[in-house]
Amino acid sequence: MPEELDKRKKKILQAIIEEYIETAEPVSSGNLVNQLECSSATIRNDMAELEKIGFLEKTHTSSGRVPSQKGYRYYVDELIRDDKLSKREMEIIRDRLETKVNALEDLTKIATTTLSEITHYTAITIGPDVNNHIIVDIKFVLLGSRVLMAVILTDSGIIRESIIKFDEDITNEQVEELTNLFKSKLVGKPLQTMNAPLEEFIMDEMKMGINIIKKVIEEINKIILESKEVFLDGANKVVNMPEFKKNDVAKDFLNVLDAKDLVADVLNTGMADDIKIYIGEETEREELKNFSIVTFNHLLKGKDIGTIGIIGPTRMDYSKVISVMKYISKKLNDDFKNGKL
Amino acid sequence: MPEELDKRKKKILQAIIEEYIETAEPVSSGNLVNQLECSSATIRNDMAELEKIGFLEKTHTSSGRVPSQKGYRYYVDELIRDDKLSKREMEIIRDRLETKVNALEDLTKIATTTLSEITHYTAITIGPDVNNHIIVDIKFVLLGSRVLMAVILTDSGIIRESIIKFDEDITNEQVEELTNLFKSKLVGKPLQTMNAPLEEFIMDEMKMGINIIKKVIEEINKIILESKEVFLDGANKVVNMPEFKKNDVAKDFLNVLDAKDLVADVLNTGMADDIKIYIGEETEREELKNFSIVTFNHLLKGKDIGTIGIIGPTRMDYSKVISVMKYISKKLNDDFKNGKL
DNA sequence: TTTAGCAAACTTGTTGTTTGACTGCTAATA
DNA sequence: TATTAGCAGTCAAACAACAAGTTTGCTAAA
Repeated sequence: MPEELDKRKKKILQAIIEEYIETAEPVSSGNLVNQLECSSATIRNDMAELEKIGFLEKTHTSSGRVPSQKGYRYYVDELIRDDKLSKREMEIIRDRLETKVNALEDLTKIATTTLSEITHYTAITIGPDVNNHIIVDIKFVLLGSRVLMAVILTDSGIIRESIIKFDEDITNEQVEELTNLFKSKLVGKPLQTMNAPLEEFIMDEMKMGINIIKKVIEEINKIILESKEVFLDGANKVVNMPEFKKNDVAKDFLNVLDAKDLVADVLNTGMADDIKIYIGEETEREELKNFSIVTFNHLLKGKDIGTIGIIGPTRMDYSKVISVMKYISKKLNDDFKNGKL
Repeated sequence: MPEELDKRKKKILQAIIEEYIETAEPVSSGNLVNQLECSSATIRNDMAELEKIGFLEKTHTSSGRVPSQKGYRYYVDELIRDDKLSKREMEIIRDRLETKVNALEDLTKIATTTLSEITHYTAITIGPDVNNHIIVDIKFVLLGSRVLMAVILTDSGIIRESIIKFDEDITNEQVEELTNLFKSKLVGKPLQTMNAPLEEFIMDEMKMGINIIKKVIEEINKIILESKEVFLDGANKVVNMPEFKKNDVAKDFLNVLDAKDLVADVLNTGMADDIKIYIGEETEREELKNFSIVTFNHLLKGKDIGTIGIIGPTRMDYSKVISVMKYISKKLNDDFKNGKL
């Protein structure tokens, strides 16, 4: 149940959070007196109460107030406004999303880069779950006498490749037989079909050894499972944050990013249609307790083509981030519908 | 013509540079007295002379000496030793390069990541020039009614894709005709064949409009030209550098990296078989005057599969960087020959 | 040619002091 | 009862003055 706050307290909390998001400095009662119709003493009294119920904190006895995690949560749930995009910013986004892409996954990357650019936070994306994407074509190419490359095209436009090494030489005939076999068995079916029992891939008139087929299936299955490529943009944005000057905030942050997998893990949890927000300890990962993560899934034709997230300090401009995400998401889908993509 | 230095001066210069590379502190005459068989006064005299000919600099009247760009250049050309790799490090490299890769270009990325990991500098790579790679297969996939994807496989294992948008609907028949046309015209030829005059692609019995073909060729040509994807690893390594504490070195550095294109540009210039070193202003780019760049081309089967570079402070451990690069380069080619890749 | 010795230059770290920005509390006010 | 003015107490940040420690360049001796 949401805490009950009177109108003025709401205003004060909102003002403090927005001020703090902007300046990263503890905000004082005097600072707010212009925006509210009451004296600094009144504000001080309310601030004391907001602190008592855990929405605000102090850095030392005579400092201004700083929002707590609980405070941010209340703000995000109850007070936030999401009309923060300027005409100019929308223009930039539209412009970016219309740049030519080569690979489909580049589209997600461009969205990520744009997100980082507009919000000034670090944006991160993990590759899509391709299990239910339909196989359109499979091709094998011999790179070395014992090195084979498999390429799989899907209807969503996402391509998966795998380099497979053998202990024996592979002949061109075998490559051809492999191509025919996998084409006949898999084209038109979803990628997860690769998980079927080995027997299903064996044909009577086959000359090729069963070990080769087994190996190929194994390797391809690996890439389907672990194809969660992580792409990250704007990591350096931290150095422009005021927190950066104190302590080793920047260092900590960059080290967190180094552990891409950790962040990717949180993004994974967040699989959903809507935007999800994790504030500080809500990520339930010790290393991320000083950061917030906002994620959304990027769907095209109903298929997941990647999860995109923003990671930044808990003092994040949630309002801006949400606005941008919503806009990008909408734009991508509209464009696709209109064939503009 | 290389400056003439007597044996002791060489030793002093080398000692100063290596000490400075390690500590990032100006090095004093007293500091070196253990490594050399003479007194600090003698060293001071030599240091004064080395300063006079521009190999050393001072930060203030009574500070120790710091190498100048010219000093580093002399060091790199004349004094450097390249046996800096420990058994342990070689092991790590071997280990990394043997991890499974899916796409061939991932191999270059892994090399890049490894390079960054071992040297603790930022590593960067740009995609290969694919003009002379042989086309093995071409495939078109319809993603939307007006959105077509082209996929080109090459003999080197490098794949290029392009998303092409049309102003009119594309039918499945047209896709098939396109596939047949391009396959017959291009398979077995190098990618640069796509640059041939339009007429060469027109067949008598063709039903499809010429505009479609024109558009397809245009778009594919674009990706061949501009397929210089930039991949970067270890940008955060700067925060661990002592310089980072002073001024805004880290900020500057990260902002430089933001301009990936700039760095990519330098890498491009460096196309050559051998390792190239650019110290400070030698890059001839104002923004990079405080950095050094070391690059090498990664060839496989004689074909360029990407240029890899290291970017770091002029105070870079050139010796280490060169050792690692040489080792990685050798390892990659050996592995490929042995089919281990 | 090398070295010892020493004054001068300059950085770094410490300490004490001042200044200014807050808050919390009390008492007056609407 | 809710608000406000006024004021003492608290703390951080900025500053100055000072001491200590490096390192150089120079001079004169070895």
